[in-house]
Amino acid sequence: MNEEIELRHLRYFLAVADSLHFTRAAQQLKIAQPALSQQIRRLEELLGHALFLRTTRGVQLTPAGSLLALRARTTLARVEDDLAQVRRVGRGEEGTLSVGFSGSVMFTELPAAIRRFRKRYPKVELQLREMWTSAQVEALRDGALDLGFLRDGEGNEGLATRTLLRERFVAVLPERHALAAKRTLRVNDLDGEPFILFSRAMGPLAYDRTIACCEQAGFVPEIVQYAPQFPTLFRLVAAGIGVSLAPACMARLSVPGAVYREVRSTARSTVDLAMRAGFESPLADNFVALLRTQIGSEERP
Amino acid sequence: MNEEIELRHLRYFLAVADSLHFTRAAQQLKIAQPALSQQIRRLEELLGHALFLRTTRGVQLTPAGSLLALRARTTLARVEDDLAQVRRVGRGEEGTLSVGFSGSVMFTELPAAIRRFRKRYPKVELQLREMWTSAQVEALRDGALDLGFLRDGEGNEGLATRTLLRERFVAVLPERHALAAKRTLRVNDLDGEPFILFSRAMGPLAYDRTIACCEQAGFVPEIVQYAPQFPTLFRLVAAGIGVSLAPACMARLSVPGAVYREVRSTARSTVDLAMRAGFESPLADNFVALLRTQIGSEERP
DNA sequence: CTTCATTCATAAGCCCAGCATATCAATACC
DNA sequence: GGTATTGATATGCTGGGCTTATGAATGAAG
Repeated sequence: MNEEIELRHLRYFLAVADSLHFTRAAQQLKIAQPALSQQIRRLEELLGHALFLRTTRGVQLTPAGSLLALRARTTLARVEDDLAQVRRVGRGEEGTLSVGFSGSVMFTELPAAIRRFRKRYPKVELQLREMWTSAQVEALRDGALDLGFLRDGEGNEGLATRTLLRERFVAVLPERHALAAKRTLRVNDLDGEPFILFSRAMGPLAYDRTIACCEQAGFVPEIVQYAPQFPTLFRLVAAGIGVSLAPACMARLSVPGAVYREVRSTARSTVDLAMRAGFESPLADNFVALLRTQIGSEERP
Repeated sequence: MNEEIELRHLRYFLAVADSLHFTRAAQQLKIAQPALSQQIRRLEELLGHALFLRTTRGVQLTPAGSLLALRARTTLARVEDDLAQVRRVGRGEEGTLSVGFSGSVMFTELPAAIRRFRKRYPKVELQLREMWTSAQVEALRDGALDLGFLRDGEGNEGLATRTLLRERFVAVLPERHALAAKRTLRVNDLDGEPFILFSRAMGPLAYDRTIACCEQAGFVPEIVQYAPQFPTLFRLVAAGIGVSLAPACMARLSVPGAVYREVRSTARSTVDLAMRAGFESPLADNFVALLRTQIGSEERP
């Protein structure tokens, strides 16, 4: 004999407590009256106390029954609320989404996409964390991040990536530099110039692609300085320490003393959306689905 | 197919969520593993979302599952607490007890009994309400009172009464009254004196017994004034408006200008405990049981 | 008072939800 | 590649919960 209380007992009890009438309560519950009496009796045995005072003409609640009616009502309501919330989380309409991004991605359409996501899913808490690409890869792998917007993040083992944007490179020059006079450069114009780049450890593929851009043009850049972020890097360029190559979107960041010039090259930098492979989060799925309609068509070949 | 969630589902779910292991959870629940898998699957179908991510090597919670684990834990704990509280109310250890009393009863041992009851059942809220006997009878009948301490409340239809105290009468006299010189009176000493009494509507039996006390002594008292309560009545006596008879306990109330004198009479006034007949309240039962040990032996013949 | 209606309890049997047993499939580990 | 582990699937059984039928008690009506 199962001694545990079940929600069924509470539902049945409340039906009787509401109507104070076994027969009507049974009809409402769509069961036969004896079945209802049986379950109420079981509940009373389980509690060790009577919940109703039966007269052959109707029933009424005992003090214990009155209290249980109060409590049972809130319990059932709470359970329903809980299930509804679990379903919302299941649908990805509620919860917490950890999103990492490389700093440069904030100069693309991502901020607008985030705004739309927040509007569509107001109950989702977005935790935005700026991280280097390689740090995001690690965080995605151990589950600290749900989603990452990586600068050149393709081809990482264990991550499912999708390329969102494909950008040209621009040359970053001191405004007094001789090459700044030209509107458009060839990459090999930069041959022999001192280069400032971010560290390879922050994003190997981004680094390699920048180098490859130069190598395509027939030279290997001489790197004289490393910088942790593009804004810092651009300030160093403005100070005349060297030149650089950066994804085109970064041209939106105006730094006094630094200018951007288009370069003719087939080399491209990408922004890639990454999530843990085989690890489905409805929240992340919803974010990705929204991005697909917003940014998907904005790839620049 | 029953589509309703039951506490069993939550219990099973939590077992798996705790151990993240179906087989071990099943052992802990003392059921077979397939039965557990079946119930979890049912719960997931009911929610429309997965709660666990199954790998052939262990399981882990989805975001929805994590949330449900939180909620289910509090739900089960709450239900247990609720049942415990209902049991306490069932045992009469908790709840609200409405106790009515005639004013004169507060001059007996009742206050001491109330103090003991409060100490023994600290979670019981005692609502004490001073009411005339007849008002108590009405309130008891319609359930507004759980228990009543009635002055001469025997023999009321629909109420179960038990006599707690049986008291002599005392004469109440102005201190300058000639009879005040005697230590003890005969009732018929009061023959011809103007009487002050409470209204018969407040307590018919108390009234009748007072009158009967006089009639036993061979006269019918001439009532010149009615008073709603004993303290008021005694003040009127002190003012020289008349004399009165009162239950002996009221002698504890000292009113300047009024004195009490024993009377030789077999007439008695009673304090009766009353509750609705056939209406068992564990709270009231506990109160009565406590009184039985405290006051039961204090009857004055 | 008798009769009828109402209402909850009891009795008896049925049926399916939940369970157990047996087995399979997939993966980690040596 | 073999073995162990773990959850899923298949199949049949069993008891708890249900239904139907009936009883008992009480109030209402005439």
